[in-house]
Amino acid sequence: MRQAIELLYFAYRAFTAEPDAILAELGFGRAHHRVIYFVGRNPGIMVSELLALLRITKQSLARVLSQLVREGYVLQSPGPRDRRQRLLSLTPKATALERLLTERQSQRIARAFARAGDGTADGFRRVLLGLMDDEDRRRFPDPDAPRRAPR
Amino acid sequence: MRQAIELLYFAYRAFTAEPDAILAELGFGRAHHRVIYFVGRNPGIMVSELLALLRITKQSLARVLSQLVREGYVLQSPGPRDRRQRLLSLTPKATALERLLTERQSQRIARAFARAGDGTADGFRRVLLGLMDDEDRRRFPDPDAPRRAPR
DNA sequence: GATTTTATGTCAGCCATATTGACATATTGC
DNA sequence: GCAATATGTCAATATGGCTGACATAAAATC
Repeated sequence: MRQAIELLYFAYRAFTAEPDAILAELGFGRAHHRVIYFVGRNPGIMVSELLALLRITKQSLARVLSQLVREGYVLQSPGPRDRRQRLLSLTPKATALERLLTERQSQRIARAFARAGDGTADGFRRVLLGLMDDEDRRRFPDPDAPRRAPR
Repeated sequence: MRQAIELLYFAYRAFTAEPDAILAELGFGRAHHRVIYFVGRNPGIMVSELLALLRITKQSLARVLSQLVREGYVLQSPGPRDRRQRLLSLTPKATALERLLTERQSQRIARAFARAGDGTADGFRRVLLGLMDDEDRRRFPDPDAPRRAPR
């Protein structure tokens, strides 16, 4: 059990190190990464939804988000039905950055799967899913969901 | 692959949330947790070894460590052979705190294993091991190490 | 024995990211 | 018209990183 605790610590540190280094050269930090990532995954997301996803305050988000908007990474457009909303999306520049960062992290994960051996990816995914809060787990498809019976 | 990235993010956030809350009541943060944890796991560790393990600067460690010493959580004793060293160990108070924090995290991991199902723990461990830096991986026993042949 | 290297500590300042609390503005919905 | 909602902003504070510079004691080496 203690081993699992340490594994998580060292793995997560390695997992974030490379993006952090790339971001630092652009004057960004990990908080910017999260915004770019989640806006990229959820284009047109509302500010309030992003806040709920990240679980930070709007004041914390503001600094990061306004910098991203100012520097041409994130676009804000009024909601079509509710004009109070500022729906967020990435510019091409940000999309490219998001791809780069995700690609690096994906490569690390792919190497980890390869090193860990066949059939380990499922256990990895299922345990991480079990680890997170119930509320967050709902965002993921149930790995035990009954599928259309294959003929 | 993107799913794995998000799983790591949400799982790690949940994994650290409960200790953070307990520590906050004592006026400590996550950095204190790391020191207490690793000193507890490695009693008699040198300051320089702890720095290498945490990969932070001595100035960063100093604030946290001196607070822990001041408040009676960590003991410093001169090295028996090299008196320049300050070998670190936990007081009973800190040992109790470390146990509490580790217990809560262990419980969360145990629940995750139970929810994930039999046979998932091995994949979880092996992938995390593959994810971390080579240097850190050396701290862990090789899961493929040949064992004494069972008769 | 003198000098250099090592282990550790400390002061000062800076940066990133989080917090709480208060208040402002525009828009929507009753 | 008015309350609620979505968002923004100002100010202060805490945490935990960083760099650079300097200090001290002990060990190791010439």
